[in-house]
Amino acid sequence: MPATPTADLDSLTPGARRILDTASRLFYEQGIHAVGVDTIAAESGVTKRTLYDRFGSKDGLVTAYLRSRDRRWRSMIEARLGEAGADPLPRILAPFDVLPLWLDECTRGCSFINAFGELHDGDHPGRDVIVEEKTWLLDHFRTSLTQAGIVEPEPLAVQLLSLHEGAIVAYSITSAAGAAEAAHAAARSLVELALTSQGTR
Amino acid sequence: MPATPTADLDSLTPGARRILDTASRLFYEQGIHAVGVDTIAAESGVTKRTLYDRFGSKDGLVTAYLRSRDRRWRSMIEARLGEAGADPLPRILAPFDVLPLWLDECTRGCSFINAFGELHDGDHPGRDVIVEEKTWLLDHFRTSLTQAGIVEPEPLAVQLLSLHEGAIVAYSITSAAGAAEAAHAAARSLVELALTSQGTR
DNA sequence: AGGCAACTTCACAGATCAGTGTACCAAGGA
DNA sequence: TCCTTGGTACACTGATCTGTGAAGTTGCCT
Repeated sequence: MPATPTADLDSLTPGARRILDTASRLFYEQGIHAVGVDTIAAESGVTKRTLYDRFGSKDGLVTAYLRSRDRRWRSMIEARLGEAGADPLPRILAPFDVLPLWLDECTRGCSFINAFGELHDGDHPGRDVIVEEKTWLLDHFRTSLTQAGIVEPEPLAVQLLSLHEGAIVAYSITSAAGAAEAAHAAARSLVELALTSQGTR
Repeated sequence: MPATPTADLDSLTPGARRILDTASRLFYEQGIHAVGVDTIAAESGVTKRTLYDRFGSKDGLVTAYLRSRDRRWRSMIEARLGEAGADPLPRILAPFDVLPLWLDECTRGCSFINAFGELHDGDHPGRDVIVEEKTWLLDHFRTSLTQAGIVEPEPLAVQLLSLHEGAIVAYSITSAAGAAEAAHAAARSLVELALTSQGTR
């Protein structure tokens, strides 16, 4: 039994691994409140007792679900960032490069946005994970824009964040074809516009 | 008793009105699955029997909630469209003019996006309302862009939709200041860019 | 006077919810 | 050999969930 009931994602027992995988799938497909712990345990081939021994509570499992999802997404971005090197523009646009891949498995919307709508409780630990994820992305835009020489990055960073999040929403609800590519192109235009208009001032 | 159990928003009895108002508030604040019909009835000062007599089921009430929200939002846009006249640019940007007002009451995100994440059931009538709302907005951008002389409006329409939806998400999760204004400015830039680059081609 | 619409009261059904207690078992390391 | 870890089996609690049935009340319209 782990010392803390909040599971460490790096050292999951085989049962815990299966529970988290099953829960991730069901939470994403059906919503967090719509899925019961009995269902998760049954579909994981595990008893409810094991679930509670590993994750402490349903809220603990929800938080682990969000943390693992966050980690996977960030590792995708960081891999792209590694390829991008020191060039500022590719660094700024890295999240938009990853977006088509991410959207492939996000046909039911962004797991974070969906969860945020369900977790009304202001002090639910899962909310922090979500806010942190979006804040991290906003920080990434702000930092990389500054590195590119944009002196007032704030409004542009917010615009890029909006484009990024909106593309996921637009794609999942209206099935708009090429939403990721369109968002990528718009992001590039806005950044280039900011660079040139700043240079010619 | 209305002939159809799916309520007509224009002819609600006093009790039904109170039920819908209470349900709208609770659904939005806490999430659809997190609120029970007992709570809604109690807080409306009405019995559960009345709720079921007026709306048929919880799903019926959810659908009425989404339809009334959709109607109010659309009327805001159409009012702005009336002020805009025949000028193409203000017509395109009308949704972004309304956005700051809409965001004032959307501190917990977009009710449609939130509901879409909770309504996993593919044939839930509420899903149609949500898809229709976003599709309507996409259509508005496409149509008004065409009227402005943009020959290939599709990618730009998707970009504007993404900006619009993303601004709501960014504002509600990261509390990004001026998200609506930033999205408005970005939308204007993208449209103007499309108009000039097309003109000089 | 009659009828209908809106609504109340209240008990009840059947399912599902998160979470717990107790006892047991198998494998691996000290 | 003993202890720990990871798990099983299963019954159970108490709350909450959506939804129904039957009978009664109030007030307006004709």
